[in-house]
Amino acid sequence: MIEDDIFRALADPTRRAIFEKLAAGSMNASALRKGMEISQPAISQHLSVLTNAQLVRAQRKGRFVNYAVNPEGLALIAQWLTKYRAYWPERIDDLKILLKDMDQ
Amino acid sequence: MIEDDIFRALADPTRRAIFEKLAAGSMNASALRKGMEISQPAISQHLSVLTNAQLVRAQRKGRFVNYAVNPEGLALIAQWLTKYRAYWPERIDDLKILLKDMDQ
DNA sequence: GTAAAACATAAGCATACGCTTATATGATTC
DNA sequence: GAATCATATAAGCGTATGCTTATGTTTTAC
Repeated sequence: MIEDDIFRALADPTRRAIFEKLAAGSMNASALRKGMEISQPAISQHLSVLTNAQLVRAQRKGRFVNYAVNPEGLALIAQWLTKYRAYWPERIDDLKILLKDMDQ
Repeated sequence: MIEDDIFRALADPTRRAIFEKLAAGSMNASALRKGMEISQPAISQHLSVLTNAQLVRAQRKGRFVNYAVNPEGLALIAQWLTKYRAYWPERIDDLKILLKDMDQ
C-alpha cells in the first residue's frame, strides 16, 4: 500500500522539512543540507524514503542529483482525503475547504 | 508537532482501516472489532493513537465508548496540503483537484 | 589515470512501534 | 455486592526506524 509509505514518510519532521524546502524550489542534496544539522547519509536516506513514497523525484545532473517535489504523492493524499469529504464541513473553526471534480 | 502524530497514525494500515470504518458511522470498540482479526488491546491501542492525533473522538456511553471521526485531524491534513497547492496542477493523470477559500 | 566532489549503501546501535498475554478499571445487572 | 461486560493499561517481545561512522559509486577536473 503506497499510502503506508506516504504517511510514514511524512510522519518524520525532518523529512517534512526537506519536503518543504524542495517545495520552495528543487535543488540537490548538498544544497538541501545547508542550514540543516544533519549528516550527508541521513539526508540521502530521507530522500530515498521520500522518493519511494512518490513525494519527491530524483534526476541526475552530472555529479549532482536534482531533487524536486513529485505531485503524485500529494495527489494521492488529496485523493485519500476525499473519501472523508463528508466530515470536512464539520470543522470547528472558519476554515473552508472545497474539493470538486474528484468523483471517480 | 501534531502533524507527526497525524501522519504517523495514518501510516499504519490497520489504523486507516479503523478510521475508514468509523467514517462510515461512529461505533464502539467492540463493534469496530467485528470482522477485523485483531485483539481487543490492539484495537484499544490503535484508537488511543488515533485519538491523540485528533483523527478520532471518544465518548463514554455507559459501559461502552463511542468512537467517531474527529474532523479536526482531517482539516489539519487539508491545511498542510494547501501549503503545496502550487504543485497540484502538475498531476500526471486527469485528476482534478481544486481548493479555494483557504487564504488565511 | 588520479584525485576530489556528490551522493549512495552497509553495518551497527538506541529507540519506537505493533503485537501479544495478563491484569486493571469502569459501568451494568442481578 | 458479586459477577460480568466493555475497555484500558502494563509488561514483554520481535521488528522497524533514524541516526551514526565507514566505505562504495559515479562523475568531473586536472
